[in-house]
Amino acid sequence: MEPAETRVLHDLLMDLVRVAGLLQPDRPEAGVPVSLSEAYAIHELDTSTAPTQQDLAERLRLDKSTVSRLIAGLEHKGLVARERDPGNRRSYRLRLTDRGRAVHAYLAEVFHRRHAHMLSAMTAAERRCLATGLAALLRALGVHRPPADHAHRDHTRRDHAHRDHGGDTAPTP
Amino acid sequence: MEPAETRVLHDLLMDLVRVAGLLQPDRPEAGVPVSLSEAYAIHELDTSTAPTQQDLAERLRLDKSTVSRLIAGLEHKGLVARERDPGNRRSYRLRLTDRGRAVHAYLAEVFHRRHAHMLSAMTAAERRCLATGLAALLRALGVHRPPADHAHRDHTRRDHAHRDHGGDTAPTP
DNA sequence: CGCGATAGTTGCGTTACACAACCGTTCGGG
DNA sequence: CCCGAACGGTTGTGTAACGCAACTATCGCG
Repeated sequence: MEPAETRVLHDLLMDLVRVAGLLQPDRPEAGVPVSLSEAYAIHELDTSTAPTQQDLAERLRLDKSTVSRLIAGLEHKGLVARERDPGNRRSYRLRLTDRGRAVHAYLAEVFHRRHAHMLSAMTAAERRCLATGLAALLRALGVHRPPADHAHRDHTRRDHAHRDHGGDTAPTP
Repeated sequence: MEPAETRVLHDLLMDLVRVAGLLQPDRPEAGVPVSLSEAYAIHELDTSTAPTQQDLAERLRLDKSTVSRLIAGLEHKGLVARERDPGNRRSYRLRLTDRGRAVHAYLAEVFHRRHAHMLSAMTAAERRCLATGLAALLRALGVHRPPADHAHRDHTRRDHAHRDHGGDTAPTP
């Protein structure tokens, strides 16, 4: 891999990270009482079957304490139901309530509309390219989620938190 | 544009935003006394000529107060020099000090290394695709010079978020 | 049974912001 | 020429979203 190429990707990714916020609805959605990170939790809950908080923490790459508070909030708002796992009374099985699912559907629509508007400014070929490239990128990042198809899921393969940490020898600049 | 396609992109972008953090070094770089947002400011400063804080705020999409504190910190650390614009004593002209540039170079290397590691898990075709797709995406997001006035400044065509590649539409995935 | 690993909770600190109120500068009329 | 609006920056204050560490309850193994 020539350095020039990674250079280009590097700069693109820098930009991308910086503007990632533009892909999201700016503020907590008007009228919908969830914050952005809550929205991600909801999305995750609606695409997996009764995960524990620990599971969720891994998927969202958050600390368990953060997830604890997050879920507590969502439960308080009546969007998530927590029930103790009968086979393991330490953990909860999490699932969305009907209201939670409704909120997710609404949020998905909002996101979708925003993305659609943006994607319409790209050519079909560019979109195909982006899809391919992003899929590869996510795969390279070790982000594997079951395909976008929302019918049935296997809950097989999902562990491995993967905290990288490269060896940084700090030269004093 | 068929709905199935936007659907796929939508999910990919959702994932992407969620994992955008993985593209960044987790923590303040060991040994380098700058936080992540400071790093972005430095990057911006090194790719533009003596912007004001207001300029910087627009490019980073931050509030001027945030930038004020950010720059104050960087000045305190000796990475940025602020000098009053002689033609307009309200504003500052910002530039990196030598140390600031050194830090930027070091950070660029760290980012680059991290990205390179990840990119090596992709095929060449995928990388080309990603580059094309991301460039198109950024363009579609309107990541260019902010709608601000280019009226009275030189603005010597710095590239940054604009490396367009002309009309290169889609290498095949 | 006791010990170590797990799941979750809570206290506490930090980062990264935004918003609003403020001060000095500049500029365009009357 | 002066005055007020607009601009650039600063500071006070508040908040969301985290992580880490310490703690409790539970589980499972030898």
